[in-house]
Amino acid sequence: MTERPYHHGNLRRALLDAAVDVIDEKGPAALSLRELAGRAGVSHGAPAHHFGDKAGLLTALVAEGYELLGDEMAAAAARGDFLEAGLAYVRFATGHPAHFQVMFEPHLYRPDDPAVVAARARTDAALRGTAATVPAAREHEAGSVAIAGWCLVHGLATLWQAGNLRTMADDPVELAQRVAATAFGRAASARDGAPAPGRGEPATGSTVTPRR
Amino acid sequence: MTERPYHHGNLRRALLDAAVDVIDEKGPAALSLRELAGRAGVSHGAPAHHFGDKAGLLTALVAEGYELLGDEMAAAAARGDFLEAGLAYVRFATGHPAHFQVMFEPHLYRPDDPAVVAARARTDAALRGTAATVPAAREHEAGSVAIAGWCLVHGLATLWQAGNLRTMADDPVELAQRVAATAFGRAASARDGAPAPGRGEPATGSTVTPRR
DNA sequence: CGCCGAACTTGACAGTGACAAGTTAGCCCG
DNA sequence: CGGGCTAACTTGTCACTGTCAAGTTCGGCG
Repeated sequence: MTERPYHHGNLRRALLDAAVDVIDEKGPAALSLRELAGRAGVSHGAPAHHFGDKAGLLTALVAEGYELLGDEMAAAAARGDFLEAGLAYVRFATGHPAHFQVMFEPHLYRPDDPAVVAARARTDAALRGTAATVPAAREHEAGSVAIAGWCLVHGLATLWQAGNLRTMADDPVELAQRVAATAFGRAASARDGAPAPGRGEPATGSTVTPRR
Repeated sequence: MTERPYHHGNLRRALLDAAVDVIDEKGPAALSLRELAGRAGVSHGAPAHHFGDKAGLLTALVAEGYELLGDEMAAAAARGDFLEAGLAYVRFATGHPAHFQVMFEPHLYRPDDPAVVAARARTDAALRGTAATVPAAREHEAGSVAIAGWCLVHGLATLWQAGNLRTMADDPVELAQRVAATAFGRAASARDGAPAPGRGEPATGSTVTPRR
């Protein structure tokens, strides 16, 4: 029975949080500004005041996502480990699936938004910084190592979210460690305890078949 | 001009083609059944007869996508080269961006559809088949090599489509060669006197055209 | 010729994004 | 204390969308 005041107080944040919930449940395509307004307890026109339009709301969400990712990547870069940065990437993707999903669908928001561009540049710098530390960067150019690592963890995170890797492992971060060890060899396995899984895996059925 | 008959004749195909065009232009979120009907010159209710609902249309599109991908992967598998299969994957993703994009957004369609499941299983078999040919499969488990390669090319294709790699190269397939060489090292090149990966000429080359 | 069913049309309804105009209330300045 | 300025939110409306139900056309088979 709490009387809701005319001014919500923190509607902007409430709408972003509600958007994350809805996207987690039903994907970005099913997002509705009116439903967000309803969840926040305000009228259907309220979101427009804070974000302009739907793309504006998603743009804010993406900027927030790049800032969160930049934080985790920067922390990993401070530890100076390229593998650790890649695992942080996977950890972000699985921990913030709604942000991650929208971030890589440029049609849904405005990629040229200043806040988005700035946050993305910061994340990019963290990635490139750690890439230079990997031994293989001597043979190949460091930029190529950064791209390769990015592709690997991004592909893993994306496939995991799409449900194509659920049969391969319980934890995506653990899977990322195995995959990184396979691709980059010992260069990436900083402290891998059990690298050779032997013949335990059945590998008979289809790896991509969703369970029913 | 030409009087359109009451029966379109090939409406199902026309709608799928129109869907590909719209998704290429504006992304899957902006897809409208009514617009597709308009492009095909039929009434707004016609699509429902062939696909049931929007998810049904996208399900058909995804099944078609997995069949196309399966064809290219199988051809690469016949050539027996793991690298070639990965390049075929990238070539498909960039050559059929609409199919590829929808295929990995399960919220948009019905992943349990029998046609989708069957086509996906076929693609998966081709991937696993070629993975066993790579020398590194001796050290690591063959399945792990397949997953690592899949993540790498999938991440590259996804990032390319999102526009995050456009500054790195002109051609995504060429970039894929460089990245594969960096990640898998000499292991990725075919065992026989294959030239240094990343500098060799693109093996097939001509089917990269994204335009129809 | 009759008619049956597939292919398509027509009409309706609820939900959605966007816009315009009105209303409330926090807050600063006098 | 109080007048008013402005951000925050409401209300109403319009075009568009997906989906359903019912009607219409037409090819082909008996």
